[in-house]
Formats: sequence, structure tokens, C-alpha cells
Amino acid sequence: MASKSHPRSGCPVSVSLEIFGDRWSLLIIRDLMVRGFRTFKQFQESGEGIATNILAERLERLEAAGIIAAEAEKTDGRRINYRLTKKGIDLAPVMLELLIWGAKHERTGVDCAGIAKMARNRERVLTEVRRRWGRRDTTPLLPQGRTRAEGRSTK
Amino acid sequence: MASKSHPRSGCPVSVSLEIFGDRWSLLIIRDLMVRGFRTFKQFQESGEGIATNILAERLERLEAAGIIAAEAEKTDGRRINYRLTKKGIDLAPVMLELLIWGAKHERTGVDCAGIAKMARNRERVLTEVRRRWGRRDTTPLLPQGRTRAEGRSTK
DNA sequence: AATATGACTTGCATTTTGCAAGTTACTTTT
DNA sequence: AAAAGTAACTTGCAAAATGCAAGTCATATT
Repeated sequence: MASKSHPRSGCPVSVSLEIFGDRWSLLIIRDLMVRGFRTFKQFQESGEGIATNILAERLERLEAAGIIAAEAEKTDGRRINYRLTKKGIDLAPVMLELLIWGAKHERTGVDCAGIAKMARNRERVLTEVRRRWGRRDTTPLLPQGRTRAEGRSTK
Repeated sequence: MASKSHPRSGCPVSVSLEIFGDRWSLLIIRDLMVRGFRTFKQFQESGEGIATNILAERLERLEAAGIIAAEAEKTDGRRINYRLTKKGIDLAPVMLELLIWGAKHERTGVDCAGIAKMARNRERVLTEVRRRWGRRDTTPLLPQGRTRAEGRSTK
């Protein structure tokens, strides 16, 4: 994406968008933040349909930006666990506002009332997200929507 | 960009990103929201270096999404004024969090202390942004960074 | 030993971007 | 009222990013 970055304004919004201003990066971050995903496979099957080459490239970018960190799983040499760094979890407010906006203004597959409730308790939600991150607790924060792989089966 | 949208998850974050998940859309929204820009020309010269064809396409997309509205200027038949709709101004919290994150974690051309102060008064800042929007007040909220066109001259 | 799994690469066709150069419809200047 | 701007776009192309299917490679599992 923004590999050859042109000189742009030094605005923080602009600089931030150069890092994750694309259709996939924030979805990966979302999966790490609220769905408890850790592995390549999980992102790949998250229901958004990201291609594996793009996924690999985005993980690399996010790691280079210091937003995520990769570490090999000791109990299984094939597996690599990705997790958010402090810099990454600091995106929680952005993610939450994005979630609130989307739920309010677009037709999404989620319970609007539930999100509206979160909107009234932003700080509580953020505290919980940060708490889980600190404990490496991977329990999903939100009830999961359909993933592409599942379809309508009750796997 | 996401013209041919594939079926993706109904997650509000995903849906939102399908609309403005790219390197330019949120910059246009930022210009409308905090810099008081209204015209094609202003966006074009905003210092980010967006190409005119892309700018035109993004304005069209944002209008189609109901985030901005275009109206012809009565006093000058050439000019079209763009402005944020309610749906658009509702992105203010997203923008603010993005700004705060970028200023905290990246080397940007702005006064970090100033932004940190905003971070401590989020509600006050948002109230002000909304107030200006309601009054169609185009006074920039933030002191302007360098724009590409200006260079170092004291225009 | 054979099969499976997880995390990627690779090759290639399709799309999206970026760039420079128009075009069109007004407005302002002379 | 003709000439010279100006604002907001288009158009044509080359370059870059994306999507897709298939393949690799180092562990694990059976």
C-alpha cells in the first residue's frame, strides 16, 4: 500500500492513516483486540475474506510499525502468536468509536442496542479491553458474528 | 476502491472501513471538520498531495454514503461547497481519537502537549466541533500545519 | 512413514492509483 | 464583448496494489 510514501502533511491523522489507512489493517487489529484472535489462520478465516499474501504483508507492516508483536508458540513450533503491543492496544478508543459510528449509521449485522449501551459506558468498555490485554485474556469481548467459513452450519 | 464489494462480515467496523477505509477519505473529512475547508481546490492544495481524479471519486463516494453534501455556491456558479452531514460530523469522535493516537505514538508535525491537553478534554473539544458545525462556522479549530503549496514562504 | 496443519510464497490477472494534460462552465479583466 | 483566469472536474496511461489459486516448507499428528 503506502510503500513509497510521498511527503505528506505532518498531521497526526495523516501519519496514522499512512500506517493503517486501508481496508484490512484495522480489521486485524479488531480481531486481536476484541475477538481474541492470535494466529494467521484465524485472521484468514475471520469472515472478511482477506487473501493470504495481503494478510502476511499487513502483519509485517503492523509489526514494523510496532503495533503488533509476533512470537512463536513454545508448545507448537508451527504456530506464531500475534498480539497487540501497548501502542496497539492504545487504538482501542479509535476502534470503539468506529464501532459505535458504524452501528449507529450503517446497517450492520449486530445488535444496535448493545452497542448503544457501550456508547454510554465508553470508559468501562475501554477499561475492560485494557484489562484483558494486560492479562492476555483471549475471551472474545463481543459475541461473534457469522464468519465466512461457518456459513449457516452449527459447527 | 471497494467498488466491487465482496461479502464481508456485518461487523460495524468492517462496514465503516468499506466506506472510508483508505488513505484519503478521512483526510477529506478532517479538512471539513477541523480546518474549515469547503472546496475542491482547498482539498487539492491541502498539503497531502491527493490527485484530482482520486479526490473527485472520493467526494462522490462520501456523498453517496451520506457523509458529505455538495451544494452550489449562489454567489459563484463555478464553486461547489462541500460540507459534512450529521452522519459526517458524527465521525468527530473517531477523528479525535485518531488524532490523539497519532500525536502520542508517531512523530508528527504538531504540538504534542496541545493534543495531550485535548485528550484530557475530549468532551469539550467535541462540543466545540459540533457547535461550529451547527453554525457553519469555518474557522479552523487547529492551527494549520504547513501545506505543500506554501513551502516555507510567509504567504 | 504417511498425512495433516500452520504460516507463509509465488505467479499472474484484475483493479486501483498516481500523474499530466485536457475540458467545460462560469467570472473577472481589459 | 473578447481575452484571460479559475474551479471543478475528465481522460489516458503507466505503475503499484490487490485478489486468487496453487505451491512450499517446517513442524505435528496418526
